[in-house]
Amino acid sequence: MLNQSLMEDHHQVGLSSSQMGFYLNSTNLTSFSPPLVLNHQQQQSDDLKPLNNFLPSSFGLDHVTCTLTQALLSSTKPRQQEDYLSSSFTNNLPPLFSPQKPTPNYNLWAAWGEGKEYQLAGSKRGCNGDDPILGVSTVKMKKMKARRKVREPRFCFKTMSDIDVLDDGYKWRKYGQKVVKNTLHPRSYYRCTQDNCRVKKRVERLAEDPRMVITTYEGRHIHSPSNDLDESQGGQPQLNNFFW
DNA sequence: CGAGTTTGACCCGCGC
DNA sequence: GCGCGGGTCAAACTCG
Repeated sequence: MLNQSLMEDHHQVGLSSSQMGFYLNSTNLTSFSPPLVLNHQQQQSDDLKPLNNFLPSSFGLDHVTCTLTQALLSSTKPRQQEDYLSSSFTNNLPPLFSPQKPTPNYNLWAAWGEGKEYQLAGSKRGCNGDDPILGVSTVKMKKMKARRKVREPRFCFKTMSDIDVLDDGYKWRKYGQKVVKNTLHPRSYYRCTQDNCRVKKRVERLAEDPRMVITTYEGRHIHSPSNDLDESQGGQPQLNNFFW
């Protein structure tokens, strides 16, 4: 079920594959330079070519129409907005949601963040012993800094749903919640519970339209989904090759 | 009792 | 250099 008003605001997209998310990979995610603003009038122009860098030919780019998702971008800082290219599409079945459970209305949006590597600035404090001011151990400090070294590629969905946490087949553990400025709804932070899997996701509701849930995935799973979706689905073993 | 959630404190990046 | 805001940690808490 699509929200008609939203579909009028944005340009509908027809895709040839229902497995959009699974086709993307981190290498391709870094192959374009945002910002890139597209609309239906530009779909035949050169502006659309960068999409070919990371969308498989099976998508049938002739039918792809892109638009900048203003609502999504307005929820991030200006600098972060440049990291996003968003693509709107509708389809029979969103790729990351289980058909076994009540799924949200299929009004789905996707955005790809550019993968960037951030080098750490030099330490502001001494390297020996505990922090003299805060009493935080050096080990802890190093640990906290190390986690910020690399920003994984991000993959962002916007869905219309009453449910905050959508079932994507993986098991998540909540590790934080934060009230974001100028929004009524808090942002929740989740981490994949699988050992050695560093994938994270952020879930928040759109300030302009609380019916919309923005789910941002960061990183790539190094394992297959943890629930029994694969077994029950049958016929889709190839999905295990795409650990989004 | 173990797994998951909540929540306040803390750190870092960034803009001014 | 300073302050703000986002992201993460970890102790306390809850739940099955």
